[in-house]
Amino acid sequence: MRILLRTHTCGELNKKHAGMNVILSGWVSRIRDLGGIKFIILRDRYGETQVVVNPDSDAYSTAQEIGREFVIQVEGEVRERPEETKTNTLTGEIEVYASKINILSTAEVPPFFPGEKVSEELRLRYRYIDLRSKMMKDNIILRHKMAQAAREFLNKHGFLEIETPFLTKSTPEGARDFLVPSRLQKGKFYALPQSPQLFKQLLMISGFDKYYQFARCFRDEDLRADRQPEFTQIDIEMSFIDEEDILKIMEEFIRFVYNSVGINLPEKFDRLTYEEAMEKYGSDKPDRRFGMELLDFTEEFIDTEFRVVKNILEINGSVKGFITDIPISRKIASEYEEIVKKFGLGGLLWFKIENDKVISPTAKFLSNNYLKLKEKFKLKEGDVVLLAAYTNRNVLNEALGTLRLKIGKEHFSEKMKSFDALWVIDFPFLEWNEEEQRYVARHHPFTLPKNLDDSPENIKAYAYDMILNGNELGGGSLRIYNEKIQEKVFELIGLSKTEAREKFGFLLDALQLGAPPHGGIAFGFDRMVAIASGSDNIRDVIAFPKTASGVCQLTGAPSDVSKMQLEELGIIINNSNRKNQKD
RNA sequence: GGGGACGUGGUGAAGCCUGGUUAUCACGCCGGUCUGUCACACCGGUGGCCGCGGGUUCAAAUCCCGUCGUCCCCGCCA
Repeated sequence: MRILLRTHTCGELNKKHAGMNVILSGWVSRIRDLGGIKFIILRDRYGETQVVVNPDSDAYSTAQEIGREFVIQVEGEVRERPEETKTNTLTGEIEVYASKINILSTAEVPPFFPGEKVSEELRLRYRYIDLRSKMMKDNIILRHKMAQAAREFLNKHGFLEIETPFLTKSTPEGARDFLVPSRLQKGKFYALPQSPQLFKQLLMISGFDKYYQFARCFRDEDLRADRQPEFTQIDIEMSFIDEEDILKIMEEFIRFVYNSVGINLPEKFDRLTYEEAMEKYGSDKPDRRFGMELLDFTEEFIDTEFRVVKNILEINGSVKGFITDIPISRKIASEYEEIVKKFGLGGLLWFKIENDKVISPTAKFLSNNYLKLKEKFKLKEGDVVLLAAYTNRNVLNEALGTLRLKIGKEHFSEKMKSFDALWVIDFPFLEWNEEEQRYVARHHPFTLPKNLDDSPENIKAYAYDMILNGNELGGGSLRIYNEKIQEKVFELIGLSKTEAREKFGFLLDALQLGAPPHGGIAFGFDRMVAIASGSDNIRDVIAFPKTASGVCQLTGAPSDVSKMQLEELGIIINNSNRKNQKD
């Protein structure tokens, strides 16, 4: 006969079930032993239910043996709690009077209990315990809901979910590849995909004009709080569309996905060009939630006699800054100054309005200029202006943008609770790589340029990023669908014909065999969920993440492999390079 | 590759600057009392070669060097 392990879950019973005989199964979250009567808090994925064990119950002797995190089965009657002992939790109006308890599985005393405040290292080593906590459980469920909403939207709009290979070809450009040695072709390697970029383009050329995939991507680069060596992208591509089509539907898509978990994003996402974003926020992923736009003060300083500023303006430099109302002092300002100095700026100027007067350590040199600013921007009591001068405008923007963001995080955490979504468009097509002394594709080399015949530094791309709360949620582009243009782009980034053939020959062939105009986007799904969950660490929305050094604390990967495995692959390890040598 | 922070019973922290007692506190765990708790309460108890290696010193958790691990940041991540 089939053994019934549960009739209900620990999250669903309420006073409507009173009088019913039920079976619950789950983990023992807490035991409160009052000497006679015992209370056991039983937990499963759905919630927690209080079990009452009376001394006269048949369950009592078993209950004596139970420890926390045991897996037990409880049979008993649902009763409404005495009025004064009701709580306002989900199942707080009832309890289950145990008539029988069955220990399904015992448990050692765990290194920590679910939800206990312990180091992340320990949580990762015993991830299955950590995942029992409410916070982690909620995050995993949130992730599921968002994934389902994404699929629902895309399916409804005619997208096909298609898988692409994990074992694929190493490509130049972009991140370092994870390599997988081939046994059948000794000495050769597959690469794990950094993204399914080329495959999704090939799918367009195959005629699947709307595609998506929850694609695992692999990049062998150093990690951060928001970066894992393997991560999930919602990868999307469409044919016969222009930039406007994509922005429009993807905006709708993101709104739908966030809406499914109760977060309402604006009806229309603003669009900033890359240049505007850099000028106003000093970042290509601006967080606009706390204002403080960068302003151009050059004009107000054009006549200054203050040496450092004057020198910079004489060689076509700029003065920029922003207005805020934070507390400021020499000490704070010098801390801020350190930030901009890292970008190469000479220093940071500041003044504040106090008793309608301009107060600043540099007032005796610059009070006229400060007064002009006070006039022009109608500065009021308590306003603080931080500003700097520098020759290179881009660097000036970035430095002030970094400072702006730091101040925002320090002083405007309330405002940081809202949501702001926008597009950044018109990215530069190329980027100068100092190290390699060549231009590299800023997005990737398959991006369609807008004005290819312009001088390299002026070429713009049909490329767009979606920004949510200062995070790059996703980015994409229209793609080149013409072999001639593709070849020209390879040339621009210094990829020789032979090299291009060798690395991307299959794409160049495909582009000659009927390629439709197409483009797409990819969203960083882990980041999407992290933002929705309110966490600033994507590890908290990944069931089994790796540490900052790429180690899986749970399994111990990466690990040594046997001599035989290496021999089969034709691989010899150079032991002098090894870390952590044990043998 | 570089910079910073941290590493003390099962867990979280204090002690370290200014070297010297039996390494402190809370939680957990074990035992006891307790029949309406909900972080049960109260009483008693258990448990640490202070990450590892080396050095300085009469003496090192404490100072110095190295190393390993974790976290954060820069570089890197089309």
